[in-house]
Amino acid sequence: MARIDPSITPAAETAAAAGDLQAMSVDFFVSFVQVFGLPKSIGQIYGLLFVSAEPLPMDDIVGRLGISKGSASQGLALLKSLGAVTSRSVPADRREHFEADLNVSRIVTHFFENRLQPRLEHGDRRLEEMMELARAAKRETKGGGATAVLTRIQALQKWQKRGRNLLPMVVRWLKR
Amino acid sequence: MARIDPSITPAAETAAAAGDLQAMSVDFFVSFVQVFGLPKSIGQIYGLLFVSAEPLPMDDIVGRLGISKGSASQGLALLKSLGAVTSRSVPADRREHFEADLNVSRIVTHFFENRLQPRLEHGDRRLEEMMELARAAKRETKGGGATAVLTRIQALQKWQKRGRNLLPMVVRWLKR
DNA sequence: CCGGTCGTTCAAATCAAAATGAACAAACAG
DNA sequence: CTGTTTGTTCATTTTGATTTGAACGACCGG
Repeated sequence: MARIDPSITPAAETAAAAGDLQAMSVDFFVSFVQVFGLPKSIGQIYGLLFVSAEPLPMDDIVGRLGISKGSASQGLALLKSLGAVTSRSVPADRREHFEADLNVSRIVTHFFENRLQPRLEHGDRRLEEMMELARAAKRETKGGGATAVLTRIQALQKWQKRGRNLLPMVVRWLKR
Repeated sequence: MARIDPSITPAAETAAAAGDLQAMSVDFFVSFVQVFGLPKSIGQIYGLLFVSAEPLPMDDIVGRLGISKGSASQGLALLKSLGAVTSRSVPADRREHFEADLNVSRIVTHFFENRLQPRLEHGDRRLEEMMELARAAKRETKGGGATAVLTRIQALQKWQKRGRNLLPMVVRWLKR
């Protein structure tokens, strides 16, 4: 059952076909996670686990991908927190073994809820404040461009609202 | 009509209120564009133009934001290409003057069509290739995990398709 | 034409994010 | 207990992206 020798750094493997598949998967997921601004290592690890027939321990991951123990540890921690990877225990082996969970929506939802939502909310508050200042400016100055700015901010608020409505729809659609 | 002295670097301005509004706008748009992975300067420039009563020439932008001529030039070029900023000519002035266009959908659509779509398409091709290799692997090896991997790739393809269906829907929804 | 302003380009400097790896803690085996 | 293996943390290094600024070309007014 011994896996490929992890000391051989990159991907010098048994069957060329298997190696290619792994490389492609890694590649695919690296570019996938990068869309969401996640570090490359996340994609590498997930890509490797995705095509692996059985769960892998951390040193296999380190060995096969040629990344550091630190990266692997941190990457796996994030992936677990996303629910994208689960650890499974293997009979006569003390080490934690990892397995890819195929739930794309978890990753995407995490992105929405952690990157987008907070920004949208923070944006809301700032828009309110801007509105306030703009109104004050309008009162104080005579004609000026103050009114024009006010109108713009209002338009922005409408967009903001649109965005906030759209997001949950998208999330819901992805979940089923 | 003379604007604020551009030599005074950051934002030491006439009315504190006006200054705050500008700062808030810059801030707002900086964090907005960063969601889409665009450089900060883009957000700064757009934020400034957004609250400016009249179109501004490049040196005003450089002066008020305290950024370099190079950044301003490049940033404005991108913003123009996005259709987020338009240049307008001002009577007795040779310089190009810039004005913010309030079309959020342009920016977002650009992001979708330029960052997401290409990746999705590239992803499609890679998934096809992976599928091919996995099928080959299945034929060659006896039982193995080859079948399991094949199933996973198929599931991924389904997700990929979902994504490709969702995007145009979102874009359409944003456009009106 | 000619001097000067305006704007772009690009190599080099700067900055922020990610990866590394050594030191450390926890879990276990004997 | 004690020595070993496994996994985490975090200061340092690396890497990639953005910003800078100087050099350049285009354009205009006189």
